[in-house]
This record gives sequence, structure tokens and C-alpha cells, in this order.
Amino acid sequence: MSGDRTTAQDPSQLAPQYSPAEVESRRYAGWVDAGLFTADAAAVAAGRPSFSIVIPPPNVTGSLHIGHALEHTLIDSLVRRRRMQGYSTLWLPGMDHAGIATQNVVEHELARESLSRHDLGREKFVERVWQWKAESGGKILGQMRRLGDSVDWSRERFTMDEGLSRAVHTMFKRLFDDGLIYRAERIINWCPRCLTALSDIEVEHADEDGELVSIRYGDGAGAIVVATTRAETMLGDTAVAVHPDDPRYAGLIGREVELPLTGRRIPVVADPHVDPEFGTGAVKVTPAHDPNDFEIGRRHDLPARTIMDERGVITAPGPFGGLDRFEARPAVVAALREEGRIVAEVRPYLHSVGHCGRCGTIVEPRLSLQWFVKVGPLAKAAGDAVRDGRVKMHPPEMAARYFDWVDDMHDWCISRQLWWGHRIPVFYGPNGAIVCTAPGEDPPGADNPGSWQQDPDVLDTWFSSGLWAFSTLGWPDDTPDMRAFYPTSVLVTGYDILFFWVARMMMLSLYAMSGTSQGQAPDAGREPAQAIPFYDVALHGLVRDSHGKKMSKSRGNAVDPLDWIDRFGADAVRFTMARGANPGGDVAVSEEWAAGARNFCNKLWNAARFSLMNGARVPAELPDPASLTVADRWILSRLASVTADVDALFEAFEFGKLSEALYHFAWDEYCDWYLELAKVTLPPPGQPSAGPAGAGPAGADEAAAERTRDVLGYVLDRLLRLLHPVMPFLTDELWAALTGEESVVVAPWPGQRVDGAGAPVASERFTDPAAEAQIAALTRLVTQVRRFRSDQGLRPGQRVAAALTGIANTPLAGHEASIRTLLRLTPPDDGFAPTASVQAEGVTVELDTSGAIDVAAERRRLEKDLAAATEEVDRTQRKLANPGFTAKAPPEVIEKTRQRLAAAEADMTLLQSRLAALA
RNA sequence: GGGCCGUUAGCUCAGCGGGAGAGUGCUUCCCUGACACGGAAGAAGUCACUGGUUCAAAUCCAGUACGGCCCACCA
Repeated sequence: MSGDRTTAQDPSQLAPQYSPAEVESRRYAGWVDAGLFTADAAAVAAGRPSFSIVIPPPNVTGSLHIGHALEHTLIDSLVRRRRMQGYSTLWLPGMDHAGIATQNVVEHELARESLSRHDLGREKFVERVWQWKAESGGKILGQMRRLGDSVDWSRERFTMDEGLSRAVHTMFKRLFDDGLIYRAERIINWCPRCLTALSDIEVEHADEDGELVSIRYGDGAGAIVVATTRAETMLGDTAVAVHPDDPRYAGLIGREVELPLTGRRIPVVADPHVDPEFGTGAVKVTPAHDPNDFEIGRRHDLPARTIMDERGVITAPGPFGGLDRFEARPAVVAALREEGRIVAEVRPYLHSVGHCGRCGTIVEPRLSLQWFVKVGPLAKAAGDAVRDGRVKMHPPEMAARYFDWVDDMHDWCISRQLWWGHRIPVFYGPNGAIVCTAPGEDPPGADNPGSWQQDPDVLDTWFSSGLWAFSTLGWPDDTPDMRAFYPTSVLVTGYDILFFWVARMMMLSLYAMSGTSQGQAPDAGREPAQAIPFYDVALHGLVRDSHGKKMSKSRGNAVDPLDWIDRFGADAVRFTMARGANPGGDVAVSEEWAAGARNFCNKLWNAARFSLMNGARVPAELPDPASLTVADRWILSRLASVTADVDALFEAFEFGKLSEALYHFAWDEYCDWYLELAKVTLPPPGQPSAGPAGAGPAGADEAAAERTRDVLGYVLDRLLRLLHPVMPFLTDELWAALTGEESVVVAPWPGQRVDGAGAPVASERFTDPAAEAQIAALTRLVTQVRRFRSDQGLRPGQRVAAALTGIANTPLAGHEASIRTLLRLTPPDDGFAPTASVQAEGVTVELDTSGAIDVAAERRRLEKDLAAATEEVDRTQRKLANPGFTAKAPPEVIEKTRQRLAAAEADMTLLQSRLAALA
């Protein structure tokens, strides 16, 4: 805002209803063309503070769902506010290659052509995935435009980009050289359908009904009974374990028992892991197919017998060979029963079963050679950064969940038997030689091709996501973007990926930026405090339907954000999301909510339309408050208050509350009262430039109208700016119409701001408690009279003659014209014959209702009010009579209570006298 | 098995020591100078239960019931 008053465009440009579609595409294109979203690293170098957020990269598979609409709304509103505040902002867009998910999708596609990835071969298959990515990725970017995301398109990244791949390679090499990545044969979670290892958190546990089978091993005095839910694994048993102190088995430890169906004899070992209280206190040990048993096996040097292949088919010799694991289970039980080995029959048993997080197949613990990250030191640092407050969680309760996980984390299995992903940069040569290459380094064995083989596996997709906060900014190079935008400011994401992503980003970022061992130098002279990937983590919940049910395609209650944007507009969808978002809380949405938000958009549209029709314009500076009407001062005071509230709520990530505050200010105060009050001062319609002073029906003079036009424009301008972060399209369109300027995107934020050097800019703060009190009284009086008319069945639109007696001695003295306009009251004329009166705020409104009033209805109402007032008087009197209260309550509370009592007593006498008058 | 959270108007949720709130839905009236995607008025809740702390509890503490979520090497 600079220079002269800007005048409104022709108000006839504004249709009576807001139609989002055209505005949205035009506005978005304008923003991008003007380069308003492009981050400026040089400005940061010159001293401007920065604000950066990296997008939680959506999977290239599929499209954005309503949860993304929530997430993007929150991120975008944070970014837009900071941009208006004067920060150099970066919202970096991008996508995740989502290894297993994407590979599955493309494999499904191939299956429709009756092909498998093996038919294509690795190279051709990966090519095909890239092809598929190109198509799917574009769809997501289009959706982001529709949502209005103010992302810097020039900095778009993909986890398998060349630059990011180099970051991944660099990181792997560093961890490898530091001994924090190792290869080992372990029991891992294996998906027999996806044919790959999974990390612990990629396994989803669900309680399922199973059978607990008790089996007798051995015979006679040496017999021992074990229980299992996975009978087929007994084929791979290599011991029975009991607790060392269990007297029942003391004599058996060290002896051997016969393993049924196999003819093998296996030892009885003593291991403290066994719980003597559970079942018979004896447990079968299958080191190759159970993580606990694997550990027991290690402690007792037991062999591990693998009895299943990678697809879950039994490979053990004998009659069960070739059976699927779930076919083998009953077959083994039947065979045991035939031998009389099943004891006490089988028992139904509810137990937790692990499923592949991607395809739902029951996971099989499998002994295999995999790569792991040693998480100990990394997890410690990740926990400490939150513990010591360098990184703050919102809401803070979520930190407990984070600590639980980070403080007790198993080593992270990072190798995947997939083709789509970052290939592990390790080569195996002759005589067991192993080399991990550095980025750019040639593979070993150039002189002897064929003697070295690269590891066929790729990395867990979350390994590259874990680097996202800095790999996207050019790491490992010391780039201007790294210097300007790392650490990022806020991570906005769902609590459901706290472990998958947040914790991994913390671990890998802290490691990469500060170095954790073996003299690794911190990057770019970064202080340890700055090694964190982000200062704040703002966690949002899941989007649910109106009954709080999780949205899912199978349930049929999933919402396509584009569908809602088409029907209600992007701003309405965004407002719906923001309004429902409490920190860490799930968001319940429904079409009714979206329609309500759409209505709000339309309300704003029309408020602006009315203002523009009445010549609102934004003044270079506010007129002298002394020259303003009380209503003007009231709305300015309320605006200042709401501005401060919204500012504070933004800082606290309280999106729901700040949306609510703006909604109520805009609708209940600005539209419902201020615009109505402004009509008193503004010249009547069809009289755009008012005549001589006093010509208007309410004594409107042109000077007063001019000042009200200023205030009308001033408040609308600030309101649009305050709403812009959440509702960018509508506010931009209206603001351009109001100010004649190009875009509100870079207009100054009405609250706290900074200048180019990062110094705070003082913001205007107009407060007028006296005006607030007067308008509050006015609204109460008007509501009282309206209520009377409504109760009496008098049509709201009908003009009624009335006298306002006693008003001269009240704070409402100057408001008679306003009250008359709001209530459609005409002055008493010659035939004035009041038939009823309403008293409130010290004013008696005598009404000529041109007819008898409904005495019974009026009595009912008065009696009801009297009962309420009497109760209130009673309650407050008792309270004030309580010596404990007067002695211990804070003075302001006592004062408030006294005032309440006085008000209630006044109400009571008033109502009593009116009841008496009625009789 | 461990942990976290919730239980407030029909529904979805705010409020978290001193007057029970919002949106939506519902009832009645109204196309009043922008908006019927609108205006006005209204009905509606022993704030899950029990006990405790306090002058004062929806709000703090303990327990109970119900619901939800997360974690777990539950043979």
C-alpha cells in the first residue's frame, strides 16, 4: 500500500455469487508467472530471515487423497503467512519413488499383460517404472496446483534424481566407513508375496484367531510337552528350551528328546528367555524361523534348519515338502495326531499376526543375509534433540510416543530384494572381498570383468526419504540453498509416519550434519545446534468421515479432493481442512462442512461486493479516530484484537482456532453488524454521491460517509490479508478488485512482520474499549427488541413506529439512528399510539405495533426470563455471601461477580415491573 | 503385556480452576440497500461414573466403565 488512495474497480464486475473455477486457474497461473513462489537464497545471505518447508513427498504411485489436502493446506498457510511477513520462503515440492509400492503397481500392470518383471529383466523393468512415473507424477503436480500450493516449482525434486541419488550414495558410504552399516545373517521380516525383506515398522500387527497346539516330544519319562501356533515350524526345530531354574525339567537339561515326524533327536537346553509360567514352561526352538529362537540358538550354538523357501513353501524332506506353509500346518497337526503326539487337543488362541504393510500377506520370519543400519548412536542423538528442546513437537504429547520408539529401536534392515530403488553401492570380489564405492568412483575390477558383482539389492525407500531435508537442497555440496534453507523451519506431517519418516530424518540429518564418529567433520561449519533437520514438528491427524470413521476406498467413504474442489472451490476445501485441524487431532469432514466453508467464501465475496458498491477504498492511512463513528472505532478495535489472536494461533499451529477466529470476525462482526451499521452512514442506494449534509434519511453527511468508506476498505483489506494464507484464491481476487494491485500474495501481513534485514516492523494496533462496550450494548438492545418482535409474530421487514425514551441518558445516546435503521423503526408521527414496550440497556423502546399484542406470549417470555434472572441473582448472591470466596478469590473475579449480580438484579426488577404492567 | 489419548447440545468438536460454547442439524418467521451459499429469533447438554483437593471443579488428583490409537521378541 503506498501513495494515494486506491479506488475500487467497477463493482458490477463482481457477480452475486463467487464462482471459484475460473478465478482459481487464472490466479494460480498469475502467481507462477510472476515468480512469487520462487525462493531467494541470495536475500537470506544478505540478512533476510528464511522460512523453509520441504514437502512430505507423496508417493509417485496414485494420486493425492484428502489427507494430502489437509497437509498441504496447513503447510501452504504457514508458508504464505511467512512470505507476507517478509521472510524469504521456500516450500520445496517433490515426490518419493516409494520403492516397494511403486514396484508392486507396475508389476500388477505387467501381470495384466501376463508378464512378470523377470520376463523383462532388471534393466527393462526399471525403464518401465520410470515411464510409469512420468505419467503418474504429472497428475500429482496438477493436483497441487489445484490446491493452490505455493511451491517453488524450480526446485522440484524426486528421490531418485541424480542429485538425490548422489546424496544417498554419499550417506551410505559414510555410514559404511563409520561402521554404522553392516551386513549380517539375521531373522528378518519377509513378505512371501513381495519377495523382499521388510523393516519392523513395515509390518502391521493384527490380532487373529489361531490355534495353540500342544505337542509331546520324546517318550516316557523323558517326554516334554511344547505348545505352538505354528506347528509346521517344528520340522525345523533344533532344540527344546526350558528355564534354567525350572525344577520340572532340571533332570532333562542336556539330554535329548526325539523330534516327532523327523526321526531326529534334539537337545533340551536351559535359557533364561523361557517364561516358566507360560504353558508347560517348555518351548520348541526353531532358529531359522523365529527371532527369539534365533537368539536362543545363538546362545547355545544350535544349528538353524531352514524348512521353507522364499515363497513360504516347505522344503524340508518328507511328506510335507512342496506344501504351502498354511497347507503344511494342518497336515503336520494331522500327522502328529495320528502318532498320538497331540496333547489335550488344540486350543483356540487369539494372537497377534504380522502382515506386510504393502500387500497384507502374512509376514514370515526368515533367516537371511541383509544390510542393517546400526541405530544405537543415531537414535540416541535423535532422542536427545527432542529431549533438550532443539526440536519441538506439536502437540508435545507426541514426544512420548517418539521417545518410546527411538529409545528402544532395533537395528534397521535397509536392504530390499527389489529392482526399483537406489542400488546398494557394494561390490563383491574374489576371495570374499567387499568394496563400498564412493559416489563417482568406478566399480572395482575394471581389469577383470566378471570377477566383481554389485549387490543386487536396493535400499529401503525410507533411507532416501530420511535425507530429504538436505538432499533436496544440494547436499553433500555446500550450496547457497543449504546455507539459506537448512535447517528447515517446520516439518508438517501426519503422526502416522512419526517413526517411518520423522525419526529417520532426525537420525540421518543429525548424523550427516554433525558427524557422529571417527572424526567426521560437520558440514559447512554447521554448529551442532543447527544440525537438526527442522525446528518444529507439527503433527496433524488423519482425515475421517463425519462419523469419525477412517476414510478408505474399500469403505466407500473416501473423498477425492479434486471432486470437492470442483464442487465447492479450493478455498472452501482448504478452509474445511484448516478449520478442523487441531494439533495432532484427526479431522472429521463431510460435505456439510465443505458446503459451510463454500458459504463462507460466498459471504466474503458479497461483503466485498457490498463494500465496493459503496465506494470502499483502502486509505493510505487511517483517518483521525476522533472523526470516526463509534461503529468505525469498534470494528477497528475488534480487527486489532483478532489480528493479534490469529498471529499467536499461527505460531502455535492452531489452525482450527485461527480459522474459527477469522470466521467469526468476518461473519458475525464485520458482516452482521459492521456492514449493517455502515449503512446508516453511507448514502442510500441510487444516490452514490450523497447530497448535501443532512439530506440522507439518517442524517448522513458526505464527510462521514467518506470516512466510513475508508474504514470499510481498511478493514476489508486487512481481513483479506489475514485470510489469504488459508483462502488464497478468493482473497487474491477480491484484494485485487479492492486495491487495484496485482496480488495479495506478497502484501504485508497485518500482524508481526520483519524487514529485509530481519528487524521487526511495528504493526498498527488500534484499540478502543469504550467503543467496544457501546456496540456491545447496542447489539444487546437490538437483539432484545428483535426477540420481542419475533415472539409477537411481527414480520421482521415491517416498519414499526417507535419512540426511544430515556436513551439520552445512556451510553447509547448517539446511536438512535443506528438503532432505528437496524430495527426498521420509524419516528413517532401524529397518530403514534404505543401498544408495547421493550426495555433494555436503560432504554425504553415504545412500539406502535398497530394492533393488540399477544399478552399471553409476552407473559410466558417475561416469566421465563424472570426465572432465569432470579436464579442468576440467587447464585451470585450466595457466592458473594460465601466468606471463603470473598477472602480467597482474586479481586477481579469478585468484581466480575458483583457486576454480574448487579446486572441480574437490574434485569429482575425490570422484568417484574413489565410483568406488572402487563397485568 | 506396556504406553498414550478421549468420553461436553442429534452429529463433529472447542473450552481445561471462577457466568456451559462453535459449526452443522432442528423449529418459527422473513427474498429488508451485498449475499436465500442469505437475514432474524429460538429449542436443545445432571460437561461418562464415583470419590478426593479447593471458598470455587466440565476444568486439578485418584479410581471405575466404555471408546480409540500406538508399541511389543503374546511359544
